[in-house]
Amino acid sequence: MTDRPADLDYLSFVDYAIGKTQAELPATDPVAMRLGLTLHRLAGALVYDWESTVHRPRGWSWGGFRVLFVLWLAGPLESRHVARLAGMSRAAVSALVKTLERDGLVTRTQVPHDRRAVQLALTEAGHTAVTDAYQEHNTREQAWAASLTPSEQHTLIGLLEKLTTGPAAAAAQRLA
Amino acid sequence: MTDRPADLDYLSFVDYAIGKTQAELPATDPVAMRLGLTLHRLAGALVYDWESTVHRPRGWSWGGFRVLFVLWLAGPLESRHVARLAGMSRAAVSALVKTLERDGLVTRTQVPHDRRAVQLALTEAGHTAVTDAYQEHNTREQAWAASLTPSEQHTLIGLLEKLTTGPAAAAAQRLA
DNA sequence: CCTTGATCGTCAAAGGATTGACTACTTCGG
DNA sequence: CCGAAGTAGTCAATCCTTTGACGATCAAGG
Repeated sequence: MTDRPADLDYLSFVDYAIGKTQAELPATDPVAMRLGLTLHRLAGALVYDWESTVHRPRGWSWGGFRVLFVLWLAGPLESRHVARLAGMSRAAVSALVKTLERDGLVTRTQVPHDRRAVQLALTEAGHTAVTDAYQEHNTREQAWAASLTPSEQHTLIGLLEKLTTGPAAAAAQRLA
Repeated sequence: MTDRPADLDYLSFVDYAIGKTQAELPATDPVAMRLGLTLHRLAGALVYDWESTVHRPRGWSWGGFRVLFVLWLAGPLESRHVARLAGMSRAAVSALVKTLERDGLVTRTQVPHDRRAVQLALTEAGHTAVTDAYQEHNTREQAWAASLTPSEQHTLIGLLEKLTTGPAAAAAQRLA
């Protein structure tokens, strides 16, 4: 607590914030607070790293990559399924696909038995591009994961999945 | 792998995606891949929960709350320090504060020895509002954390902080 | 002193993403 | 067979945030 607030960096800010909150709002749970702050911060740093080193240089937005990634792995899909799996709105998919189609990475075709639906699929060029991009994306993921031992990595994944499948997550169904 | 892609939900998509990627790109690290996917997904669900249950109902954006939160805990601060601690650009702080000042939650004053700088501080109303909001925000954090035992919570925080302070994080210094 | 370089906050432009409305289509009950 | 209700994708409007540029200001060296 000897730091003046202006001198704090983000990590010491978390400690400082938890201390002050305990003093002012004793009803808060400092462990849950630290969990929320740290998790949010780490995820932001991860996405920023992916976006700035892998995807922006290829002219893709983070959302654009997510669409390509889902189509790459889950094969040709109707637009609404892409939205669900990528965690975005149907309107966002619609807008992103407009660009991806113009760039020759994705095709839009009619589905046989439902004239409302649109089937999205990667083109050959799209497949090649996303394969190459994910290769590099995963290299960055490995660089992050390397801070932990294999055993720690396993433990961390287990805990994150436990949170993801817990009751709080079920109550907050994001864009589903 | 018996599921057809269209039937996948997000969790089974992760399993499916990892299996397919291993087949197509053997050089990928499946553990790092699962870590990245799960961490990103969980953080998105968390922020969505906070924003939709606590902050949007109060008329605040997620960014607006982050500015108030930093000012609440780190006292009066110059604009650039708020940007750094809240993890956003100086321009974003400038824009958000315009609204917060109009709503009577934040004041902008000159700092004595530097006529360029602007000191930001919470008003009485701002202090009350953010205290009340964070109370509820932390209640949501507690609901999430309750999926884990205290020991698991401690372990998870330790692993997240290890990632946050590791070399990969140092290389990707987000917005400053 | 004064000039060069850096820093502060703001603005304009651009891109992303959400919500809500709308049209087209499908489905289901009577 | 028909009408009501629900669903798919798109568009318009709105908001948020980043980048790059700018004028104002500060700091340091000659």
